[in-house]
Amino acid sequence: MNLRAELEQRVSAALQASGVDAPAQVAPAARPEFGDYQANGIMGAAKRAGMKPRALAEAVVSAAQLDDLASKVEIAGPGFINIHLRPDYLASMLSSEQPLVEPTSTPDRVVIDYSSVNLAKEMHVGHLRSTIIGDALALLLEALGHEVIRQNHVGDWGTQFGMLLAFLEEKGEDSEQLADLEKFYVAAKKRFDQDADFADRARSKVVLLQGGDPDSKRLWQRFIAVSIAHCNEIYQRLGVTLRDEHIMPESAYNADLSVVIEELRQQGLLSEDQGAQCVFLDAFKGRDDKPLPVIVQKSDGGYLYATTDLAALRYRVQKLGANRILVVVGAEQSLHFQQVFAVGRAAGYADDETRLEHITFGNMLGPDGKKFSTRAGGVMKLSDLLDEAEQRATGLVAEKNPDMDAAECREVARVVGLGALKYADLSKNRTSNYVFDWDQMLSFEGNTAPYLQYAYTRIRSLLRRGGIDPDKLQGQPVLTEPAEVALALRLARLQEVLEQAAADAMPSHLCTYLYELASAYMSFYEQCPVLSADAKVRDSRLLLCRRTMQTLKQGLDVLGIETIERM
RNA sequence: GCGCCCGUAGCUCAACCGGAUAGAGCAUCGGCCUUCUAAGCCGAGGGUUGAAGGUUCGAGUCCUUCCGGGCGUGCCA
Repeated sequence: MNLRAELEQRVSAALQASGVDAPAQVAPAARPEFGDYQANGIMGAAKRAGMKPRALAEAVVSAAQLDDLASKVEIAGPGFINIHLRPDYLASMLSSEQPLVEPTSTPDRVVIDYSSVNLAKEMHVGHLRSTIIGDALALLLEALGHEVIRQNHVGDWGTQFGMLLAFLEEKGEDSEQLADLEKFYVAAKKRFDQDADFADRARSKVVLLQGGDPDSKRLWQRFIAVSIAHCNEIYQRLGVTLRDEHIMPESAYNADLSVVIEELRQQGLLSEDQGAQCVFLDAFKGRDDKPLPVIVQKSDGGYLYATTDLAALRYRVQKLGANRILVVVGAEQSLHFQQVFAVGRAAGYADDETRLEHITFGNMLGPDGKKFSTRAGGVMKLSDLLDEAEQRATGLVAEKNPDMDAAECREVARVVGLGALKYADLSKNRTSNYVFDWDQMLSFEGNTAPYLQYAYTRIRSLLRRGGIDPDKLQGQPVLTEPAEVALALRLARLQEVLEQAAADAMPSHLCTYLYELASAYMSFYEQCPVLSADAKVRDSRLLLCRRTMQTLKQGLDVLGIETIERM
């Protein structure tokens, strides 16, 4: 159950009963002495209604039906309403009968466009955030019962492929150099820059390819296949759920591009400017307040990525039936997507009910605060980054567990290393840049994946030690100790946090919650002995342990982070 | 030039349509292992939220100006 939504609904109803139609604005209490939740909406509502805030608060408190879940409802300060929940109510929410997560009653069909790598090159650190954040959002929305359609909008078309094909032709299409796409690209680029004949061949190759020349197309498909195989390797290592069937390449829209142009023309949105086909919208002004065009067709007749993205938008709404579209792409392209969405709406590709969201994120920065790069200053390959995560984690795990056998040590290090890497990214507010710091993310202290994974293993260990089968535990806990109540409150909030994170497309909300939960469990663990307690207390605490275990697992699952039995 | 994002403790980050005394972790200092994993727990110090105005019962949050940083800005993606 979404506890906050329930309280919001009830207090808002009380406001209405008091003659004011306003949201209760229920939020978690700012301080423990304010209870568990507080309603902040009274002051504003009283102001608008010309009433005294305290008087309205009193009316609301007496009208509110909260007896079943609140032990105390009090007015504080200028007109806050503080709600103290009943421990037995919290306990009932954690009964073995209660599901961890309830599916939404109003499922969306959500298209999530993420990862979207350029197949001309090997995946590098720049692809990490889109891939990880997008996948977490997909898992999150699915966990809440929404229908998710993953779309990997890979770049497989465009001028650079001419260069690569010309180079591939030269090297022989089975060239073992394809094993390292990054080197292959760099070598081709070097050739392109240094040899004018080669550059001409590359350019004509693009024309041939786009004209449908069979040889060029075969070569192109060969290259694409190798590149996709590289991506799949990375996805598999990352534990990302993208598969071949989610790939919807730019080239798939080729046939739609002229249709989009024609439809824009029919809608009267198109105007020619300096030979290019443009859409001018009032919302976009450029220099000197002049209208800023969205160019959808170049003067030479070629199409641009705005055209492809419009075709993609059209496809996602018309063919895939999406009512919410999340495009997980870096913040630099903010203007581009504002334009695509605005033109798309103007063209009728998306109506007002269809949510179009550019899920922006900032850059990964190195410890120096500058753009993340290798020691040599180049772009770091994603595979190298993953290697380093595992390698660093292996050192730490071996150090902490000298007795662990090599195979388990390796597995623990893999789970911890990758978890740390993903969590470091997901736990930050995605909209700003963040400083990438190995020591911080692997420090095993603070808001990190290892801390959460450790909390989980502690529970597993406790259950093992007690010979407890968690599946057999029944009933609901009895909350008496403060640490038990604090833990229970956290546990009871899973649903509201998931829903909030999904609505905002912010995995970091879930991370913050999981950290607070793990922290509450650690305190509970220190203060409340479980296995040695009397039978009734022990059973109650075991239920809390199990619920915590399940909640941590569920939360980490949604983030795409694995758990282990011991570490 | 114009537009968007950002500026919070020494460092890395929080702060849910504007809500009460701005919170965590790291680092620093001090406690806690004969008891379920000390990769842990408990406590202390640390702030003019870049600056100055404004709006209001109330501003880190909204508005204006300025400073500093990042990213964009008609035919790359």
